[in-house]
Amino acid sequence: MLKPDSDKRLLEMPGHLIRRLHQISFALFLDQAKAFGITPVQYAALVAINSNPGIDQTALCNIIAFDRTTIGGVVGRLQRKKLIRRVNGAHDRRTKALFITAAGRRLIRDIEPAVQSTQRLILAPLKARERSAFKQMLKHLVHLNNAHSRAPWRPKGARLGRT
Amino acid sequence: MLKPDSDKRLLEMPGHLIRRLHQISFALFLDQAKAFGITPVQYAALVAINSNPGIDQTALCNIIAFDRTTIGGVVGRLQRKKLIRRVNGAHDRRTKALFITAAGRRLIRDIEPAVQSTQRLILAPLKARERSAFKQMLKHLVHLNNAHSRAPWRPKGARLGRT
DNA sequence: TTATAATCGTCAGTATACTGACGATTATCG
DNA sequence: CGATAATCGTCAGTATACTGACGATTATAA
Repeated sequence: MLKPDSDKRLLEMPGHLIRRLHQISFALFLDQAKAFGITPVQYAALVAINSNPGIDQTALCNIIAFDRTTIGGVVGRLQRKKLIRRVNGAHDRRTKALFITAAGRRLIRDIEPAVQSTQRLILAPLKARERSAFKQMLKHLVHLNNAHSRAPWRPKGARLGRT
Repeated sequence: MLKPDSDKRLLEMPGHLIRRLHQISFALFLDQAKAFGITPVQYAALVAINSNPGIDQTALCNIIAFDRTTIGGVVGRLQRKKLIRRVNGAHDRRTKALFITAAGRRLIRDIEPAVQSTQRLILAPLKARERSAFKQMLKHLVHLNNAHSRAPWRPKGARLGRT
């Protein structure tokens, strides 16, 4: 015996709403930054490489909370667009060291307004006071649930090990 | 000239945090419901089909805000697991009508505790008062930004058309 | 130092998500 | 009615994300 609209409960579940908000946020970024032909994921990697020249792929994953398997494709695409360089690690021959290029730095500089307007648009439906509360809670949720994702954030010096 | 930690700004951007929260939410669901071998996306589709017997794929997309291209694979997997049936539309031969099976109804019933605990775990880091505020804001953000995703929610009777 | 463990990047396989396009079918308009 | 437009499901192509595994390499322990 089922009510015709018992899926209403589903539509208000945090998990479902978070999925939709993620899709909206991703689409807004692509739209705002469409002149630059880059995804939010690629942008995050590029910024982190810019701030940490010579970083290897796994350390990059720990900073921006990516999966180690996914990052290969992401940096490959950044390399194909000549936004970064990838060279074999000098000290540790297992690693690949990542460096931003001049074109990459230019992109980071030029895309900044689009990145800012994206963040603004995402939270535009909220009032100013709600916005900061929401951002605070988002940060809190992510940090305290960190360990639940396969790609948890890790402090800069941390080594991988059984959690 | 770049500060060594200028990626800190990136890590606090709503877009970045939303991406991470989505990954956490997805992983928590898979973990809580691992005995049932189903994803949050498949669960959402199954619940909506249960509430709307005979619905076609595009109408299903409008309810749960999926992409029309993605839903084919999702319902295909549900069909492979014998949780739904897919039959050619009687009135409109372009469509496929979706029906839940007895096994699908059993799964919805049995998985309920896992679904509830998932929602609880996602918001667990927040205090009770923050939780309801966060849920309220999530709903608000998704509803008002609805049009920005390729897969916007649409009221039950709505037709597709140029937006 | 040598055996063992851990780590790095990657691969194959699966799932979600979107763009742009298509044939088949249905709806609409002149 | 007949021409045109819209819609349905799908396809190929691309991108993100994860599981489990692997060879190569490095770190650790006996």
